[in-house]
Amino acid sequence: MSEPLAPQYNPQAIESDLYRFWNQRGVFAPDGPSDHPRAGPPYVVVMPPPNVTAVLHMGHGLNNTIQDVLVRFERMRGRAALWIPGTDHAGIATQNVVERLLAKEGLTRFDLGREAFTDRVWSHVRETGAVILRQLEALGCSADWSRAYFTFNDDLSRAVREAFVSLYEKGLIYRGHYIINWCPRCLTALSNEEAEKEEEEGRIWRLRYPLADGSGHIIVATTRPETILGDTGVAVHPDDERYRGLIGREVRLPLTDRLIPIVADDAVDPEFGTGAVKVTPAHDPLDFEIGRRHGLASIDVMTPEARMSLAAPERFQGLDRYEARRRVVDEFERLGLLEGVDHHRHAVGHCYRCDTVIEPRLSDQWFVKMAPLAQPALEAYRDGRLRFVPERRGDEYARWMENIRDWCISRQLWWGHRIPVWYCQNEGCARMTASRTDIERCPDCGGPVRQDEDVLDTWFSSQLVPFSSLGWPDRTRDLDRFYPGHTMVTAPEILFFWVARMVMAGIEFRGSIPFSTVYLHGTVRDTQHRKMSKSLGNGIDPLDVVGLYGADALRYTLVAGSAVGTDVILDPDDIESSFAPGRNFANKLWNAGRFILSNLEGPVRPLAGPHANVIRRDELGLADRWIIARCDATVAEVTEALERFRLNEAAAAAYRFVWSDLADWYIEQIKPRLTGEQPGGDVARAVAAQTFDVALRLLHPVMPFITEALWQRLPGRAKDDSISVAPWPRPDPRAADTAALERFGAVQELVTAVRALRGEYGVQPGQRVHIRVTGSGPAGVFDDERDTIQRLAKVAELRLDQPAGTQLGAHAVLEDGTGVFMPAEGAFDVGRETERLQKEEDRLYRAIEAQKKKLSNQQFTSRAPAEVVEREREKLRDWSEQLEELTRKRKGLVMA
RNA sequence: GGGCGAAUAGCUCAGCCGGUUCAGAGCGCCUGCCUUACACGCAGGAAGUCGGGGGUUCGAAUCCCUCUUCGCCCACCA
Repeated sequence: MSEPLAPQYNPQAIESDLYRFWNQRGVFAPDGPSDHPRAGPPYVVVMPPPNVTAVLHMGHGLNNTIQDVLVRFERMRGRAALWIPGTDHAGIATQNVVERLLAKEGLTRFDLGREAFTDRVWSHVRETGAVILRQLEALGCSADWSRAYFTFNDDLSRAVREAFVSLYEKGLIYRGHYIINWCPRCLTALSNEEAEKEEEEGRIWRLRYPLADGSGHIIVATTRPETILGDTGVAVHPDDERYRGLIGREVRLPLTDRLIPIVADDAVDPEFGTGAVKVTPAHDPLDFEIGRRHGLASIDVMTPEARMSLAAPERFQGLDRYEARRRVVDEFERLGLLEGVDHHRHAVGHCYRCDTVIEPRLSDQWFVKMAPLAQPALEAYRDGRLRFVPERRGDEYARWMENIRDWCISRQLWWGHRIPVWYCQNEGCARMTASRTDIERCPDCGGPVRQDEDVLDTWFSSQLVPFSSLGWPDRTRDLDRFYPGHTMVTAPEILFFWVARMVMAGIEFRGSIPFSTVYLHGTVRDTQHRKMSKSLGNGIDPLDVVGLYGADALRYTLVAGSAVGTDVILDPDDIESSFAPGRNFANKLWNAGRFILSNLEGPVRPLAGPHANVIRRDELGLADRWIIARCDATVAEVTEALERFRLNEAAAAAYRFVWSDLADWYIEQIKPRLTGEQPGGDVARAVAAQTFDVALRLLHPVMPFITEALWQRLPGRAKDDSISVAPWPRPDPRAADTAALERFGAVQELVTAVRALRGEYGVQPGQRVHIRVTGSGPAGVFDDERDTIQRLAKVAELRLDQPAGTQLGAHAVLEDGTGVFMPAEGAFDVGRETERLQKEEDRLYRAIEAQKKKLSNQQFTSRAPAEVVEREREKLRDWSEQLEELTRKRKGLVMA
């Protein structure tokens, strides 16, 4: 031990130095430090790349803590643990952030132009990216920084091109003219997953469309009246008797002068609405299909911003879609064509980045044909190669795969991987070429080419990360060695965005699934169970917590609070009590360490091994055998919990061992041995050192800094030793010692019973009492351990196997029926205690009487609010119980 | 509309392939202690008809049904 340790754990003083030490020592590399190589099989975790939009929030704190726990655990178990960190360029999200920054300067991206804009984004992401990496370090993440990836780096961009062109060549990527989800604010297409459906209270209008020949009308129902301006037909079910005679006839579309046909189509549900559907092929996916089947024209009546376009009648042009909706309904009403309007709950799509209502829009986009990719990904789940924790999440995965739809991958953005397709400008040729490298000339006619303006969905690049981060498409050593990986730890929100697509991409490009287990952790929420978010202002910055209580306190709290499949609830208004468990425990560990270390100066005899002065088994006392057995049970518990991804259980088991067993009992038991008051000091030192060492290793994955700091100070450590690469403790079957557990357990029970008696009868804290016990414990343990019992319970004289006597005193009964008697004499004054209790009883009795009177008063019970009356009744009940308790206690003062 | 999950101490949650950690932990609360590792501590304590109702069983917080309330996922019924 170098310098004395402060009584209060100060994480700031050690964390950054230790992190630097680990990094320089090379413990994060899969093979470990060169002088401490690991030879075990690989264990690979790919970090879900945080978006470079902004700094990390508590959700990232949770996500990365869990990964780090698992990686550190497997690393200590000797595996070539590799945690690959990275960041995501986050196309649409990042572009939005930078556009908002520009807006503050009164600029739009169009003012800058594409190149200047992307330069601007680059400088932004370089800043946030650097901050993110520092944050991950502050959390203690043991990632291999030499392999850090960024989804928009040159290497990963090359992987994106390879993936795109490869799929294109297989016919799995195609360009098509379809209805897609369009965000009128972000001005881009979105995938189905990016259009978040939300149930909303809306309205459905029933509108009359007059028949062209004036012989009547047909009533259609719509939730989006503004799209009427783009109607090119009306559809009914072919078997619908009501409309049979109308099929093939025409209606005159109100507000326009168009004649549009009534067609019959199976897709129409006769039960819904009026059974007649207005068909707007340019603005609804179902209508698009119907229109195509019947050769109806598509009229796009909206601009990209969701204003009415030049294709709409002049008086509507330029109107916002909702304004247009009102105007259309107004006009129908004026014309007497509004049949009615009803409330209607329905799901409306919202942009997942800006929450704007999605507009289905007809446009040319790029798509991935998903069914062939989904099939083997579904297979992998069904045959058990891919499993989920918690298990039920697998059903969601399977359902999604079963109902997979083609993936729209083109985005009308500037920030992202440009689609690697070139169009020949030569009219006679017009060839479209997908290429892994930039091309200047059309490969067919040699004419000039123009690259597609669009970029790819950001998830197209992130789905490749499990192998692109290892060098793919090159066949690298890393790729051979570290693909496939093992555990994917992520939030359930991105199960479909990312996890499912990684599985498909892994199978498609590497022939195997990228990981075997998907661990989906919960969401960090506030006490009202709202997701922590910047916009709600209910977030807690993980770095604030690290600054206040240290990374270990943060990590412990997050791990302890996240049972499998549950959310983590934290109170942003009370950070201190939210993180108190972690902070308090770190401090406890620190002080237990301080105490043990201060007693380990000088040589410590080894507990095991081929040493001459090894401690013999028969030198161990009961407490020693007990703590060794408890330690061993804890090793088994923590190991099994981590293997089963029950991180909270692992943390709780280690916590119990350190606090309840080691600190509260063992350390208290050995104090006089350490001072030499009692024999067995060297054994106590050895056992304390050994069990504390094990406890530190068990806790290291969760609390890496403090455990390292303490572990390095244990005797026999070389300067460069690190707990990060110390072997994980193994349960030792020889340590099982049920006799010791039972016997020491009895000692604990007796000590606790005496302490309770002391407390209950007001014995002065320093006063030593006499105790008589009717038995002597399992195999006479009370006699064997009388020193321990007397000291921990402050007993002056312990008499065993004592029959009932004739003294005044207090008694208690142990679980097995053993009686414990504390004579009043010299401990407490029966008279005074009786008096005190009697007084208290009287006081309570009077209060109860008064309360009864109050409650029997009609004036009160009838006039006061019900909850007030209930509260008063509650009080009465409480007091009555207290009174009983006092009486019991007073009567406990007996002649034993 | 379909699927899934949750309701346990004031708060946040464990326990839930039925009966020896079965009613638990942490925070909060009450009482007493600065006992030479720790007041971010020590010792003791109060506190829950395990959401309501029904059923299966010798026995249910734990299994089944139902109701209520929350939450999540999915959905082209205009």
